[in-house]
Amino acid sequence: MKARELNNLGVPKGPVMKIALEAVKNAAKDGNKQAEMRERISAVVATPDSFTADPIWGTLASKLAGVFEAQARYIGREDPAPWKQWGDGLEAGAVDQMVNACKLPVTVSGALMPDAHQGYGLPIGGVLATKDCVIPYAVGVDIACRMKMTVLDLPVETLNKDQDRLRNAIERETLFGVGAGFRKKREHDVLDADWTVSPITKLNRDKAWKQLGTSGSGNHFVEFGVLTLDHEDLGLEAGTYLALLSHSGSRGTGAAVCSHYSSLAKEAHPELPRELSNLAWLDLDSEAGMEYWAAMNLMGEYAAANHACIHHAIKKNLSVDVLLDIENHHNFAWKETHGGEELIVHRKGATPAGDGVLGIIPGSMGTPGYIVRGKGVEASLRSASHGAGRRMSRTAAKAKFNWKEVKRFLDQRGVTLMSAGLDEVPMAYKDIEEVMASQQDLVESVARFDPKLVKMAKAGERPED
DNA sequence: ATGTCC
Repeated sequence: MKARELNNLGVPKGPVMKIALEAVKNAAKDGNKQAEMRERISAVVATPDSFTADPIWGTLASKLAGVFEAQARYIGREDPAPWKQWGDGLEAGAVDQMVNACKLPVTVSGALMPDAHQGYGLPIGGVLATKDCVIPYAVGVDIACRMKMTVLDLPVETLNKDQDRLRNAIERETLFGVGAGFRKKREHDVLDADWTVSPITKLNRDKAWKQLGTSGSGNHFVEFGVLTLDHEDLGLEAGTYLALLSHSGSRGTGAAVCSHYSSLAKEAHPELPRELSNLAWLDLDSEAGMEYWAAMNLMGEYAAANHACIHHAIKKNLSVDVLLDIENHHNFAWKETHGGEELIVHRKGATPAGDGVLGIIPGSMGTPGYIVRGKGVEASLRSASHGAGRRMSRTAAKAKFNWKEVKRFLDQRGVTLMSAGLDEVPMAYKDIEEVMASQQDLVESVARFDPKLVKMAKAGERPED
């Protein structure tokens, strides 16, 4: 019997499901037939209290009784927390998730960015301010997923005249794919940090080391392109520059941190109705909350180190100097003061846009991205989008597009694609210009970046070893 | 976005 079937019989998803599956296994061992089990589970769900002494169903019954009692005691808040959205025609699922997030008793306010789409718990592009607690799924699976751009002291013409040199640097200095790790590990000071702050980071330190400097999969990329400044800024004269841009996060270790603490958060909040369960939080003064906060911050340093390793290795490979470095997280939570109150601000796929704060908003492999300067708008909790946002699901994109038309699109724009999946093609993304236009009150554009040589994970790419 | 377990 599977979780889905148990759920249909009334067993709630979450920590109880594991216990239910265990009970089913024991019942089967004891010779119970499927039909008997189904009947018995329905009975346990209906009146758990009368089964707490049962040798097979007792543990499940007690746990269910506790969960149902907690759910019965739960009273939703009367007025949802205020929130505002940027951009029109946002995905209904994303808006629903934002509405739900503002029903949490711990939410103070929220904002939805113009690249929003549906995620686990909080939508991607969701910003949520809470009081004294952190929501693992409002930070996201890829904790501290971030952008880094390095402007290189290398002629823009290198992109055409010596493309193989650039291609070789990307090929040699980072790895793509789920589970990808270096045989010959990279070195970085982040390895000297305290990895014992959480059992998860302690357990995964070696994997994190192997994956240091790798890029992963999904929408992650490493690319060279042309940075164009219309005006003197960032310490650079107006003109065009060769720049390296990377997008990736905390790899397997960050995902493990998210998964572990999200489970603990769900256990701590069995009262939450189903549509809010992925938004379960940890109090910052609880042991789990303190551990998560420390682990999240370590993942912040680790993700920054990943980008640092990639950029350092590529720069060294090319033997060039760096003119400028810009970077920012977009999946993270910060302690910030808003309206005179210290809040925990979660930005899940949203760029920090405090007054004068620099950030990077990429478009797609074939469309421009922008270096932006935040305007510190409070209504957005000083945030902006983290990209163009998907126009359609990955499945839909794979069914709709083919490489021939993508190649034509990229050729027209002078983009060379080293590798990627069809689900990441530019046509699967919203128009970045429209997205930027809908958030011009949040950020000003400082410079434009046009990708020219792009590497992403191949479809279904697996690690070599 | 990640990588594993009934």
